[in-house]
Amino acid sequence: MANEEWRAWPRKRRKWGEVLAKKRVTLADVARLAGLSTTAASMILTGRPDTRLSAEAHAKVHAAAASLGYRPNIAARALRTDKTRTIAFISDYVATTRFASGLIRGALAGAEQAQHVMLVLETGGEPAREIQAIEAALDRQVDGLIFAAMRAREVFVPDIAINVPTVMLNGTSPRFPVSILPDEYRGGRAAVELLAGAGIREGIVLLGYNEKEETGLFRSETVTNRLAGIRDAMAAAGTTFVAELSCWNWEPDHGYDLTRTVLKSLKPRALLCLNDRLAFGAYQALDEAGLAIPEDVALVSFDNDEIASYLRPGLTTIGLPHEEMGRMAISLLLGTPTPARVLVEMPVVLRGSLPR
Amino acid sequence: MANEEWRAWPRKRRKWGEVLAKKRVTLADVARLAGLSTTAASMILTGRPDTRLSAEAHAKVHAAAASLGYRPNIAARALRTDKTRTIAFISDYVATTRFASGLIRGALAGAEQAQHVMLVLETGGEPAREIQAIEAALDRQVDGLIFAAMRAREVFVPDIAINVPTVMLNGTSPRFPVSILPDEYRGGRAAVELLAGAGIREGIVLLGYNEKEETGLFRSETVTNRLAGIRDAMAAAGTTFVAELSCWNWEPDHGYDLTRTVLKSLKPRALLCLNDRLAFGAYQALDEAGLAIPEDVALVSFDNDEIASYLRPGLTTIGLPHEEMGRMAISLLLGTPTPARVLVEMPVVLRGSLPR
DNA sequence: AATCCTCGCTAAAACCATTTAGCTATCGCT
DNA sequence: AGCGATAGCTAAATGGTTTTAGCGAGGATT
Repeated sequence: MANEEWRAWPRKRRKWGEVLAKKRVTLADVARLAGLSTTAASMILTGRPDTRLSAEAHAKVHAAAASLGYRPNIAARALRTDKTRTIAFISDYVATTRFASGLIRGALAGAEQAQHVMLVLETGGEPAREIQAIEAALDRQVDGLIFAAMRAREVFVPDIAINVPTVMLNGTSPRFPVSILPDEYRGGRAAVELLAGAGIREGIVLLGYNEKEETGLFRSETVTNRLAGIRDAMAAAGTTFVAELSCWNWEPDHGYDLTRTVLKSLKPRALLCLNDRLAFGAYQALDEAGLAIPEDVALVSFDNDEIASYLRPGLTTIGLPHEEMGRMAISLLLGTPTPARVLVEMPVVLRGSLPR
Repeated sequence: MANEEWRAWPRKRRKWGEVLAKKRVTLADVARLAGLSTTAASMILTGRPDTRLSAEAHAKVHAAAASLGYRPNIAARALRTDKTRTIAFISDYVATTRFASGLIRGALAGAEQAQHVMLVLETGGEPAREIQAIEAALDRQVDGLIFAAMRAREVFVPDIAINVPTVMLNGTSPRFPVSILPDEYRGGRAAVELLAGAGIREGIVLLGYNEKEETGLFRSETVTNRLAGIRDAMAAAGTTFVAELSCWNWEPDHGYDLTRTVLKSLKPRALLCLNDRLAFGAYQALDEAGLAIPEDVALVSFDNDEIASYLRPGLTTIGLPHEEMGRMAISLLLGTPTPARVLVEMPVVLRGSLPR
């Protein structure tokens, strides 16, 4: 008795008095009401060109569909067409949301605009879960796959047959040529140019990275590019950093510690922080030291994290264009596949931490 | 060449010499290889009890399925069974992510555990998009619907026939009895009890609400409950607020302004902030005034926002149990529907803003 | 008058899995 | 030998849509 679950779906209409669960209206219902075949109804509703059905037939079918509130059953349609108007967004972490959310949001918006729907799957970066996620998506006949990484890096994609268009979002994979990344190099340049534009060319401290210490450490490709942009722009401005401090983890605590260290030995004119959280820590240390932002010390940073707008004065930062990237992932998936690496410009967000 | 993976799924077998893009393996293939009928294969693979197929048949089918890497086509299965192992998460904003992310994350985790998959849809709270989202989900035969609101409140659910189990997450609707909310009343009590436990019973300022000003203003039900808990606990502790300040929007700027206003006229012993962002602004104002946290002024707040852990000292706060709520939404959907309102306990997160 | 074309439409197959109904061979029993 | 029961399996229907192949009627062409 317990395996009632095994029974077929109640085939017959429920008893009176129970909640009325009306049956789905099908194409056959529409056709019947219109007095035509399902073939005709299908062709008309899918807007097939070059069919020879009369204008009258069109009118009848549309009227019937509207009056019954017909909606095609996508699963059934998928069976024939292999198209589900569904795409899968597989990411390592939705968790670390500060990063993820923009990507998802952009992709969601793009999907909605293209009349698609998005399956979201999280893998925690664990290969076993990655495999399950891919299979779950493929089982559902998705029209495309987006592999999103929360920190831009090379992503390991398990070696499963994937037969649908695939885009790497905020990451790369040797297996899939299409990837979307922030234009870190130009972003890096922009940060330095911002300082130069404010007349600051001396006394700049780099917070978050130190060539000597970091050699050999793994850093994502994007950080490498960001630094390349920074260094090239510094060279172009004819200046160098007065100090470079690195830390393992770019969290506020470290920004605080590093800044205190800096202040012991010198009096910087500006801090170039590799992310907003480091900058946040720096704010606290500068406050404690009685230094005014931006009069005594200016700050420029990266990410355009939420906290950047909470700080006072607001933090000038080179934003990660996550939303735009997410949107682009969809349009690349759905549009003509251009096997190329797309670099999305990082917006410059001006706030009070830089003198004008 | 390189983008062979990109090609559309070929309808017909490709010409000789082209890369062999194997067709999906179907149940019929498995049955054929096992030398049995599809009926037998289906019964065996779905683990149907009480069938009389031989152990040998079981072995053969499983072997065949494994060797072909068979995966059932869920769309086809859904056609018969009406079950897709997919549930839809429809929210007003994923955007304001600080709120949303926990809910999604929890739901995602719950779904994965239950071997389901989640469709995420965003409506921006716009009725037209809500209707589209619901229809898109229903078209795909989802097994359940979750309506999530980013700020707990009554949610307007458009009047469309919905024939699948539905749960309101962080919101309520007269139409759907099952809803999951934070236990704001107990959370409110907890905040006051925290202060009392630290020996603070006088000089407490309430930041974010003022009965006089706020009368008539719309505030969500949960805030009402939170305040009821706060006031009951204050009464139980035999004390009252020394001041109550309200603001329209609970953003850092307002916390800053309100706190400065307070400091002009009195010297509070503690600030009870209605959310972490207000508290964040308060920190800045207290810093400026040279007051030490928690020695001069203690703080307790709500939400356990990300910034709460960045502040120094860390902010003691009553957290929103979003992740747990999301997880619960799934288990309510998939388990026996208990038409009841579920209140999830708000965790007390102790940090340095309260003296010990 | 026979043939061909076009128009307007439909029957039926196909997609893939599940489920119902039922078939055949064997065994046990009288 | 005859009957019924059972074990072990399968044919066919089903779900909802798209798509292929083609039908019948009427008009034009030869």
